[in-house]
Amino acid sequence: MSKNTTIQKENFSSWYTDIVTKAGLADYGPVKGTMVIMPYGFELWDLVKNVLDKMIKETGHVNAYFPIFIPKSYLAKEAEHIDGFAKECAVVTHTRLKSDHNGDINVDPSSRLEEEVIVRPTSETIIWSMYKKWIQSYRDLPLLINQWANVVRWEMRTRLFLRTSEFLWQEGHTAHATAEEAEEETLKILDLYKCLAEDYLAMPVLTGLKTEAEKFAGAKKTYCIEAMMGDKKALQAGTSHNLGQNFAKAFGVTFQNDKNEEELVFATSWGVSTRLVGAIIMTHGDENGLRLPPKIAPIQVVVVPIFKDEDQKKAIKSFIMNQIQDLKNENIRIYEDWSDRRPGSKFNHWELKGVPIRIEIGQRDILNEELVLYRRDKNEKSNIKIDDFVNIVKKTLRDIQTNLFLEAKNFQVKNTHNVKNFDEFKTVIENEGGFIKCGWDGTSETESRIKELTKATIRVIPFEQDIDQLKCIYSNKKAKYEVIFAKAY
RNA sequence: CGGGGUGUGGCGCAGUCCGGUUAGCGCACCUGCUUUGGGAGCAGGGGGUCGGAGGUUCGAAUCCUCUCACCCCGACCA
Repeated sequence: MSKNTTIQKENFSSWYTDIVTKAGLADYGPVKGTMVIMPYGFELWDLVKNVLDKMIKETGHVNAYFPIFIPKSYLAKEAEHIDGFAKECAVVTHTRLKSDHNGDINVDPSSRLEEEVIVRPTSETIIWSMYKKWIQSYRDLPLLINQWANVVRWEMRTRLFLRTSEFLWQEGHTAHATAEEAEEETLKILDLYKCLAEDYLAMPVLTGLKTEAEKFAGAKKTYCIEAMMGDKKALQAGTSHNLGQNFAKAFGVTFQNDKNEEELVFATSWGVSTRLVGAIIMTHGDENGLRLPPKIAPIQVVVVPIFKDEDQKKAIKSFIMNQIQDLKNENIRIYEDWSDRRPGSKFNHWELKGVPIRIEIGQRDILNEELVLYRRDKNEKSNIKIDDFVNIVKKTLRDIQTNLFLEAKNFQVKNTHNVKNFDEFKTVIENEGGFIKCGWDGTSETESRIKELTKATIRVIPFEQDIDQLKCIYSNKKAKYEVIFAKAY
């Protein structure tokens, strides 16, 4: 247990904030709702980013960069889109400051912009305004572009990584000649996201469709990956949208097909954000702090030498030197902590930071030709022979990766409930939390009524559907879908 | 925007009701010595004008007025 850190079981959200700041992932910025991503947190994001960037490129996409400033009028071109984002836009109205006689700095009224500019909350509009220029013929399609960028959504209530006024993400925007192709793209990306979440972040996700109420503003369909956090609440961890021809219509993006006919382009967009860092923390963290999956841990192995004087320090160095080099040659991210703090303090420090493996070496171990290996996922120590060091470390890193996933998966399964009726639904949501899998009649009335009564929302309509005998949990009518309800972040 | 709360060294707090020595404590920080296999001990040391403005008073962190900021709960959301 880290000193002065909130107990996870007692207050999950306060535990979360404690861990984020104490582990050196992020800090609050001076403007409400902003955050500074600190070096350790940024390295973590960078590793996630690199994995996904590679996947995106391997599937034929290329990166580009579009401006952060968008003409206000662009946002209004797609009706649903503006409805969804109008309430949270930062707007640039002036371009100059000036200081008065008292030395106060004020906006210079004479610098008012004729056409105000908004700071992008997402880039569909500016990108489609450009696509109009770039797309003429079916030979220009598909157009598969991704960008890594910051976006701004002026949120009322913010939390580090999970919801901040400005955040980092990737947003893909593709243009296709046919509806089928766009749908295929949307699902392909969803699959990448699932792979990223499960194989790298060790975070099991449910995949499927969002309801009309939950889908992206301006999309025809929104698919998502949805995960369960340590407090059993749901977190939307990534979305992939089939935009149909909505944006092509709004921006007049047409192409000539091979029969010389003019057609509207089909679009997709998709994104994951720094929210994933929050997801990692809340999926795996325990009372001692973070537990990072090895594949994306900034430090995979930390070496803590235990010495009384300079001679012992030297002895440890020469004892372990070659092995450390071997691990570095294998591209394992290793850090040696030679600072003069006491060992116990270092143990706690690196546990808080979630480093998957810690190696302890003292005189005792040198004599026995051994090392102590501690694995963060199970909080267990074992003695290993120095000769086996490299192999065991590599194997243990793989084990930890697998084990973290399985632990999270078991947790998700164990906390996914079936309920017989709406009374039981309410009881479970209120007392136990977690996911509820049940029938829904498909009406937005039922959906919003359940939300009012329980605060639970439909997180996802899973791909696998079994509705033969299924009744709607609320209306008791024949179910149209089997869905997952939960309280969400 | 509605309800609740908090502003005192870097962080966490006490002191405020009932005004009165030099504003105190824990953590962190610095120096030295002893320590080092689960958050070390001792000694010494640096750092705050009490969110801001105005007022009452011989005297204000404390009382009064105004103001600002932030946090929590609700409506909105990746």
